[in-house]
Amino acid sequence: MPQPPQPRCPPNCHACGLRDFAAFTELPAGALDAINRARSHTTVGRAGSTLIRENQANSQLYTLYSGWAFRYSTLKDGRRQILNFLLPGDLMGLQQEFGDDAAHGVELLTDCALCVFKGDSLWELYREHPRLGYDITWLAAHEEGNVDDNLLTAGRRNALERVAMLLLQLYRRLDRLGLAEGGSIEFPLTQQHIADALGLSLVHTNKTLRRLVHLGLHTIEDGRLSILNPRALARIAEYYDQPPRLLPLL
Amino acid sequence: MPQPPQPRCPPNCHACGLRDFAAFTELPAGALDAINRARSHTTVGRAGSTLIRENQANSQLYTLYSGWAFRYSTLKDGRRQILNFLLPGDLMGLQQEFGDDAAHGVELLTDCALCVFKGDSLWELYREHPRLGYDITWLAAHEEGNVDDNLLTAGRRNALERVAMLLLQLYRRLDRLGLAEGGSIEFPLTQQHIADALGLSLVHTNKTLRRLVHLGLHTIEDGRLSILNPRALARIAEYYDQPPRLLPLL
DNA sequence: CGAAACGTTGATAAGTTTCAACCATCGTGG
DNA sequence: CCACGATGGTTGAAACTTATCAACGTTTCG
Repeated sequence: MPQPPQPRCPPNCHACGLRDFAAFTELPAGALDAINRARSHTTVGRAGSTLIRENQANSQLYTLYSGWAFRYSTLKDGRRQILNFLLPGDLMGLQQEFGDDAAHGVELLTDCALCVFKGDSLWELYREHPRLGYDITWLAAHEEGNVDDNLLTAGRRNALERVAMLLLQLYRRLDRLGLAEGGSIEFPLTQQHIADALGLSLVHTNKTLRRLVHLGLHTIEDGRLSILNPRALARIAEYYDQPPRLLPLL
Repeated sequence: MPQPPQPRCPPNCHACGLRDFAAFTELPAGALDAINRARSHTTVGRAGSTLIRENQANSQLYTLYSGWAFRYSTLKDGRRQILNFLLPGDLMGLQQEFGDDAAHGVELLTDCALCVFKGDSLWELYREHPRLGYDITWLAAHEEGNVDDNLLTAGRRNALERVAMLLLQLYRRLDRLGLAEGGSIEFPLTQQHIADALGLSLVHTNKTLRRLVHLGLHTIEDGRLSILNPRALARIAEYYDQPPRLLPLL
């Protein structure tokens, strides 16, 4: 699957291409400078590579600038659960930063551009710009909300509802970032990823996807997902639109 | 099921009975005063009552002082997923504070004593004591870690593993708070709660519990859970002890 | 050309849910 | 005081959803 080249993160945050999107909040003067100082460097990662290994503590803190990634954890016999997907603007490595117990891994789904923060810059940022601390808590709470949704999905929705949920969820997140075009988005997931995100087997995921295609609700072709009937998908998943909110961006 | 009377939260944080536990971090001077000022009042809630309604925005921020509660969300037809359990020291209402989308509800499992914070005190706290902001982020990230675990459980563990996981998880959390006595803890959950937390049906939950009892791994009697074979439970759940960490307390 | 990755499909097996009872305990009101 | 309803737990049987197994097709790439 050929990846489109990912735009590289500019060396200075003032030139940040992400911040131009309408989806993100404005920052008070000075805060952007502080972020720029807290940043160690920018880098890129290859699709399929492991950015943060499971149970690895003291990793670095990242902002995903472009591309897709996901958080996951696995059991010893190989069963894997994808916890949530990470899209541009998402913070990665926060739990590792807090030295938390049994932390998840992070793997890149596509080639990605990343902002890397200095190892000890987080506390500095809180101290000098409490507003940024507030924003980071917001991001953490928001991500937890995503995981909450995924837990409801894995625990209480059936296979058809789960798949509908995932497709719609991803479409909406991309759309909010301005990355949807005419009802379709880039879609780098394999069916194995979908299965691992939903707690289903690969085979059953395949059959369920085909069922939705057969119902005319979506298609996945050439690495793009097209949502053909958002209303029907929303009804199946019981997942209705929320008013878009501005996201903090670090 | 008779509830033991819950100790009431003292009117001044300096007399906080929770903070005496070895499980919580020390606070820098001044921070405790700030918390005390940010606190609106203390209150109690009855077992079974709804503290935060689903999709309710702008609720208040609470610290659970004593008792058990849980976060949940439901589908329209009544299917309910318990997202995680809340124990003394846990913060409640943080996501609502950020006006987050489709927020969960919070229901009390036992009579509870609560600290209630003033509506707009959170930002104040961040501004005056960035360290507390840091701690709150820590708590949020830590809670997300719990939800991550629960998602792995619901998505990838079978029924026996799920139940073993839950029993052990709750035992360990209580133990860390100093609330375990001789291998047993207070246990106010019904089998319906367990089922809703694990994404299982009530009947299958019952049969799985009986299976574990029959294996001699645990008992639940008179509202107490006794862990009879922690090693075996850990092996089944593939859930091993993490070094205990000090928790921030707000 | 062959291997590897990903998707598709049918048949069978297993795990889980649903349905339908029944029991025990407990609090309450007649 | 006892009858009663409500709540929570237990159990067997049948139905259904999902997993597993096995095979095959397509595309890509070295």
